[in-house]
Formats: sequence, structure tokens, C-alpha cells
Amino acid sequence: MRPGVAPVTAAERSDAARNRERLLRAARELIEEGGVAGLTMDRLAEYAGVGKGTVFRRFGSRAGLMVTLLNDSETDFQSRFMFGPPPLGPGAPGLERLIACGIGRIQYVLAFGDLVLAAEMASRGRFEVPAAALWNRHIEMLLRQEGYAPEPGLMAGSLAATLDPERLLNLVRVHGVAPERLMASWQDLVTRVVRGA
Amino acid sequence: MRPGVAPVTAAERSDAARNRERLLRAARELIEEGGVAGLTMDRLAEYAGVGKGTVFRRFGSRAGLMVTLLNDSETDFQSRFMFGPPPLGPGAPGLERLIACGIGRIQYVLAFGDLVLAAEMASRGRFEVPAAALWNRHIEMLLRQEGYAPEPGLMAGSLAATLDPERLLNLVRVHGVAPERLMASWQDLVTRVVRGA
DNA sequence: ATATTAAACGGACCGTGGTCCGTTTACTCT
DNA sequence: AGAGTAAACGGACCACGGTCCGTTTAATAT
Repeated sequence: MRPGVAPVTAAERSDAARNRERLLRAARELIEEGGVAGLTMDRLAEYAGVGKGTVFRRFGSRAGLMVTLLNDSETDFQSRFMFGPPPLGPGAPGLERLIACGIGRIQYVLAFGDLVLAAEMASRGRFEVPAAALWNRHIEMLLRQEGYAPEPGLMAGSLAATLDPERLLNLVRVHGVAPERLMASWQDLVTRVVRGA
Repeated sequence: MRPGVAPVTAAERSDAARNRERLLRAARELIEEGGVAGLTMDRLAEYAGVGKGTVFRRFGSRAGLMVTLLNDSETDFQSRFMFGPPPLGPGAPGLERLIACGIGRIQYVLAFGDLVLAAEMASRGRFEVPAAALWNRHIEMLLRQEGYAPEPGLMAGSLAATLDPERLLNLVRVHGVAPERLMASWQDLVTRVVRGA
């Protein structure tokens, strides 16, 4: 290896970079005109003028592609509740942050709907996805901060399960439940869980 | 229509009945030797000596087949908490029944694992399945009985989401969490939700 | 017994996500 | 510039769940 900036990972080959660009562009266009359900891996490959193998080499799976597509908004969302202003970010009491981050999550899920859904069914269950793990840890941390003692990890998981995208979308889209009611119910839930100890 | 016992639905044709029998038997055998994952619709059809179309005519989908396979135990489970002895059945206070039925559900899910999982992904989401609806109603009823006022329907859904089979199985099988801890966490959750009002 | 008919049947067919492997191509080293 | 190499490429291929539709068959009416 010659002197200079040592790349953390091997530099991406130029053709690979070009194709990744093309694929993401193509994916967004296909979704725009046919919805997430209309995006199949075959179509994407053809539309982007690329072999099917290339698509899977890049993203691993359909879910992986969806994760990549969501990456920007996901990162943005995460940094909002980790470094942003209260009540979402640090500075507010735990309970308030808990309430705020549930509400934020509900808004996020409703905004990106099917994309989140499709991204969730990644390989090996939807629980090993890094974003989900981070989310759990965050809730756990807030629970601890509020003095919740018995098994904060498990309770965090339970609370997170409550915000399962498929459930939220089903309630809103199929049963016509207003998002505000979901947020109120979340607030009630976490308040009761945290209250007194 | 000639006199006699009027069949509620048109009587099942003899060949249909025979094939249903054969298919269920074959399905159980295939699962026994290859697990739920090893049961594909093609294999089932071939193994039962029946056309593929017949399989789908009977059960509608793979999930439908799983539901049928679970039917007995499911019915049994349901009648236990609807008509059985306390604390699961009627007669005990709402909170105790809530705790007991969560524990029962956890045991049920852990016992039938992949079968429940496969049965869940029925058409149009896993929330319209009759069994799920009944389950929600039951929890809602118990919440009401304990005097939980704000949106018992939504809260019941949240609590039910907490017992999502995929989550439970993931915790136990991948992370090695002991079932007792899950039950304790459930007990803590519902107790806090119901407590005071 | 025979005719009629609605239901059940079977398996070819389709679209999907995902894999495999022989071929091509962008970099690097001399 | 030329050779060598690891990576990227592409598309044929696979298994799966699910559909379609021409054919067979069990039940009934005559």
C-alpha cells in the first residue's frame, strides 16, 4: 500500500459507483410512478440498464434496497432524537422524551409507509436491523432514566412493538384511526408504565 | 330439497372430503420430518398425490393451511380463556385474567412456534384474521372491566402487539431469553397499565 | 340406466425474490 | 504501455406461492 490516505474500506470501483447511482435513481422513479409494490427487482434491473445480479450484489435483498432508500430520512430522524433540541433530544425529562419520540416515530412511519414496511422484512427477522436495535436501546435508556427498574430491556422491546409499522399503518389506513389518537394512546401507555418508580 | 336435516352449507362431495383428509395427514407428516419451513405447497401436493390446484382450492393459501392445522389447538386455547376455570376463565378479577391470558398466549406461541408464524401472514395483513380480532376484543373487555377508560380498543391492540409471535420467538430462540422473564414483563406491563383508574 | 350439472380436479403457467458462475473491466504494479 | 488480478458484471437458472382453465367426476333428476 503506498502512502496517502488509507481508505477504511477498499475504494469503490468507478463502475460500481456509477451503477449504484443509476439504481437508486431508477428505484425512486419506479416507486414514484408505481408505488413501492410496483418496484420489483427484475424491473429495477431492466429499468436501470443493469444485470439482476448487480442489483443483489449492491443491496443484498429487496429489503436491503429499501433500507438504503430510507437511509437519509432514517439518519435524520435518529439524529433528531439523539442530538436535537428537546423534548425529542437530550435536555428534557425522560418521560417527555419518551412521549415525544413515540410521536416522532408514528409520524415517521405514516410518512414513509410502505417503504418502512418493505425495509422491515430484512433477513433474519426484523429485529436485527441496526436501526431497530438503536431504537430499542434509546427507549431502554429513557426508561432507566425515569427509574424504571425491572428488565428495562424487555419493556423497551414491548413498547417498541407497540409502534410496529404494520400495525400503525393498518389502523390508520384500514380502520381510519386518526394519528392523533395513536399518539394519545402511546402517551397514555408510557406515562402509566413509568409512573411511580 | 328433500325433507331431513337441512345442511347449513352444501354437503361436501366425497372426493373433496377424502382429499382434505389426505392433505392434512400429509401436511402433518411433512412438518414432522422437515419442519414447517420444509412444507411447500408443491411438495404437499405431490406427497398427498393430489394436484396443486386442489391444495389451493381447499386452503386458499399457505397461511390458510397453517390456520387449519392450528385450528384444534387454537379453538381449545380460546375456549379455555372464554369458558374455562379462573384465573384464565371468567370468575377472577380482570387484572388476574389479563395476566393469565398473556401467560397462556406466550406458552401457546412458544409451543406452536413456526406454525403460528406461518399462519399469521394471512392475506391482507395479520390483523384481520378472526382469531386475532377475538383476542383483541377479549383484552379490551378485560381492560374495560378493570375500569380502563381512555380508548380501550387501542390499548388492547397495543398490549396484543406486545405478544407478537415473531418478537417472542426471536427473544427466546435468538437471544435466549427465558419464557418466565417474558411472562414477568407482561405481568408488570398490564399491572402498570391498569393500576389506578 | 341415462342425462345433466355443478363442483372438484390437475398441472401447465406466471411473477417474484434470490443464487450461481463464466465473462468483462477497472485499477495497480512494473 | 502491458500484464496481472481482484472486483464487478449479467443473465440464465432455481424454488416458491399462487392462478387459470380445460377435463373429470360425484351427486341428482328423469
